[in-house]
Amino acid sequence: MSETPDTTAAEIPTLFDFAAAEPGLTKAWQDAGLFRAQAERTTRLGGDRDPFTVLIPPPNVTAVLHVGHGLNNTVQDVLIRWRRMAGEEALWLPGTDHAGIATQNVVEKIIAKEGKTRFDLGRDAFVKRTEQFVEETGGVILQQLKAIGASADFSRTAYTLTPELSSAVREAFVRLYEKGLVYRGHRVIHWCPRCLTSLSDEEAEFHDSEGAMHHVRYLFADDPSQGITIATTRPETILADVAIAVHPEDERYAAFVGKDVLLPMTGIRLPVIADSYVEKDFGTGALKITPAHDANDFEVGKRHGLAMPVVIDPTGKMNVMHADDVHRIPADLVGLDRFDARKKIVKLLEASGALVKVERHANSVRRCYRCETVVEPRLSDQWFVKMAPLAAPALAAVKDGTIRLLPEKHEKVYINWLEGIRDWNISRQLWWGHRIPVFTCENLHADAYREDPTACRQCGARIISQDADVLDTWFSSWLWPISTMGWPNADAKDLKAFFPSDVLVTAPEILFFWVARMIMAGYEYMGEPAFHTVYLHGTVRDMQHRKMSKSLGNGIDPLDVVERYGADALRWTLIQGMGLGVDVMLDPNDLDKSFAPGRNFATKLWNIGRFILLQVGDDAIAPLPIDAASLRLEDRWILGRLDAAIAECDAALGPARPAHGKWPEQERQMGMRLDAYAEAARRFVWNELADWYVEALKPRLATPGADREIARSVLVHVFDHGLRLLHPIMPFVTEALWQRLPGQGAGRFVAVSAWPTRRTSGDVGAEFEVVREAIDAIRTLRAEYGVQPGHPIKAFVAASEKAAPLGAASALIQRLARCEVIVGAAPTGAAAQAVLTSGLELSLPLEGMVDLEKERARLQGELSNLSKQLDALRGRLSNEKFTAKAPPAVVEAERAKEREWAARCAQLEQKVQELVG
RNA sequence: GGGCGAAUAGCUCAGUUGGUUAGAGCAUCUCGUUUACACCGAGAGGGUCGGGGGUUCGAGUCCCUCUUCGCCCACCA
Repeated sequence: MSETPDTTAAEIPTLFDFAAAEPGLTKAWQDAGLFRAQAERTTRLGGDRDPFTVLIPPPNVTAVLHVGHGLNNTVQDVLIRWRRMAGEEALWLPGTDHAGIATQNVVEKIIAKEGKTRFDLGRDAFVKRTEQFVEETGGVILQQLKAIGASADFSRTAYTLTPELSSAVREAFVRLYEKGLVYRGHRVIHWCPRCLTSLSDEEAEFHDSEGAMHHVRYLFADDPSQGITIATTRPETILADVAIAVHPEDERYAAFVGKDVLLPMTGIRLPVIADSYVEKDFGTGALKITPAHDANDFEVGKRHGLAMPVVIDPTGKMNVMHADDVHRIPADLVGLDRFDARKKIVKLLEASGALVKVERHANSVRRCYRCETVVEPRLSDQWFVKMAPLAAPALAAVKDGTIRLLPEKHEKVYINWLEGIRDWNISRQLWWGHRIPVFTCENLHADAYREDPTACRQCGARIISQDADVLDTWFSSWLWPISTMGWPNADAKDLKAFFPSDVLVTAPEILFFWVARMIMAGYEYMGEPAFHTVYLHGTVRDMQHRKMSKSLGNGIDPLDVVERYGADALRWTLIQGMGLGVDVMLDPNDLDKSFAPGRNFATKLWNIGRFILLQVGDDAIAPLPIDAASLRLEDRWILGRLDAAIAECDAALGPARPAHGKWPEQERQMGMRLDAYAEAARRFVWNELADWYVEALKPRLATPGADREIARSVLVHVFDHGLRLLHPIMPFVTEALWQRLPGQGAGRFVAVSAWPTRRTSGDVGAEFEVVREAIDAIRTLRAEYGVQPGHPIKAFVAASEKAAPLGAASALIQRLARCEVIVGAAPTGAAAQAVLTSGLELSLPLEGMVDLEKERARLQGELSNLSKQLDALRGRLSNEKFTAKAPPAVVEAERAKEREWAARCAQLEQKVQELVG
């Protein structure tokens, strides 16, 4: 990048050497500091640039890049590059998440190979070991992001466990604690017996499973000849039963309420109680109550003041937690795993005759989202956040259009979740994470402290302990939009300049885990929306529509794709295949199918550039605008097409933000159509600029003179702007080409060039469209009749204003269609015809070259088709309701169409007659 | 159990408030190396828009229903 490259053919190969070019471009961008955002330049700090902020969904610090990251980050990069070029102060803030459970699990696995558990190491040593692991392996993914072109501001790289972010987490906790929104709750929570921690509702994911419903008969204490049959899917919890419940209005059982039954196996006496929670119509209508091992039973137990014995220990084995409960577990079951115990208990029940029957039963079982172990409902003390007050503004923001979710369908899911919000269990019995800042003194006063205390705030006594638990990893993630910018320091420059942020790009899977909670945190701590747009993209799947995953072995390594096809190809494929919220299908067994089109497009771009550089040379270029009179047909046309492309790209991408704080109803679903943007830009550069304009220009470029200069100017202008339009998607090849354009060079970057805007002249160069149609029509006829490529033909067209462009472009038509067009001469004799829909009649005498009978049949077919269409059209037009009710513009368009089709039918009929005669 | 979404060409998908003869890429077939590009160019074939019903002058688009698939939520043991 240090010198202006020479533009000799020898030095421009026909393929873009992406492997050689990409690392250099990445380095050049970074060295030039193009992606470093400056708070002072934003309008919020008195500058003249609107800030545009995107926060990366922080990947786990130990993650390696997979294609899902590739998709997520490519979208963010496209947006950020687009707004940067639009002259805004664009900040893409990167970083990683310490990922509590996930990272702890990884390190536990590593030390397990040494035959150790975390308890063997002890808390401090384990945390140190994990820190060391993160230091060695962490952050790799951010380096990998550079390889796919990510234009993030790496000078601001954040990590949820830095001292700064940790203090933000602590401040956030203490504030909620002081407001009474954090509380200690004693209740049944989801417990992972493998990770040995509690989980939030969101972290305990439902999985469908084929279970068994066991019907078990409990006999009455006073009359063992009778009993009540209950149904359960978890027979092992029978040992912790404290009651049988029936519905108060269930006549079948009314007489039994108040009696005692005997628990099978242990013979413990249980009362029969009435509670309206029980559903009469489900199962047997009688329900065993196990308060310590089921969240609903816990509520029933509380209402009835029942005991809450525990029979399953934290590791999922049958063990009591309290000496009083020892008699609850038969000796030969003690210490058994819960699932082994289940089998054994079923046998015991069967042997004793208590097992009435076993039915297959499909149900959903919750599993740990990190290790898929079946979670165990467990009675314990945990810290909770009271969510209703936090949810209210987050709900209102989406309902009133302050924040929009794309695609729209997710708004309903979001609203539904928030309206039924439940309190958030934020304590985890882990060691890796932010330790809960609650301290207890000798006098057992517990309180939350911003700084580690030396004495009790209430009584001055010595502090004896800190809460052993750490916070849910998402308790730091939900602060990401503010903690990364310096909160709680209200004067932090970044916080002032870049918060609220703009667009959040992520997968729908973490809508509740993360997105909804960030919105809540934005309002709770800043009183503002964290962002105005949530873009929820699809999932990358294979051809069987399976999610790509390591375990299935159907993944695609983005870095492998970068190596084989280039980063631009990877990005192109991801973006052009990405409808709003639609999954992206890629074939892991045929990378070519997925990524060759992107590489091919990069090559095409490269060769357009190669041609232009070779033809145009290094001499100075006169900038536009150019006197309209000097422009030729194709010049005016391509400039018009550029304007159209700019308009389409802008419409597909924007608006970048709501104009007045809230999204107006008509704008709520607008923009963010990245696939439409990609297609509009591709079509302009390939199908218009390369296929037509460049072809039209070749002779002009070869002929020195004033017109060559015009051609050079327009050509460089439209290519330059085409590159700009494509740069956000394909940053590397566009940058490599753009820097070589005349007038650019070292120190100039398309990455920070101005996003194209439309010219003001309304001229779209419509005359050239007539030429294109003529060439298309002639080519079609040539192909249809197999006229030899070298065989010259002639066409005649009656002189008219409309035919004038054909005369002006006769050389072009001659070159591209191999056809001499003669304006003004009347066709004579029997001639096969190409008739243009634009109303021009172009006569091509094909006698001697084609089969006239075949031509007659072709015309006959066309005539018959068109007649049918015309009849239908006339039927519509003669319908009074249509003419009365349809908009006048539509009616007028239909009338014009009718005239045109009628004329063409007449022409066709005449030609058919001629050929018959 | 509740809610939401999808079904358009062989494949993956567009199709903006209903309004020309429903589009793109890939794949297929034919032709072509004209001095940027064969990772290219020219041309062609291919869809009763899942089935049925309705509203309307007009439906791929709106409504109902059925079928199939998918996602989210859920305290029926």
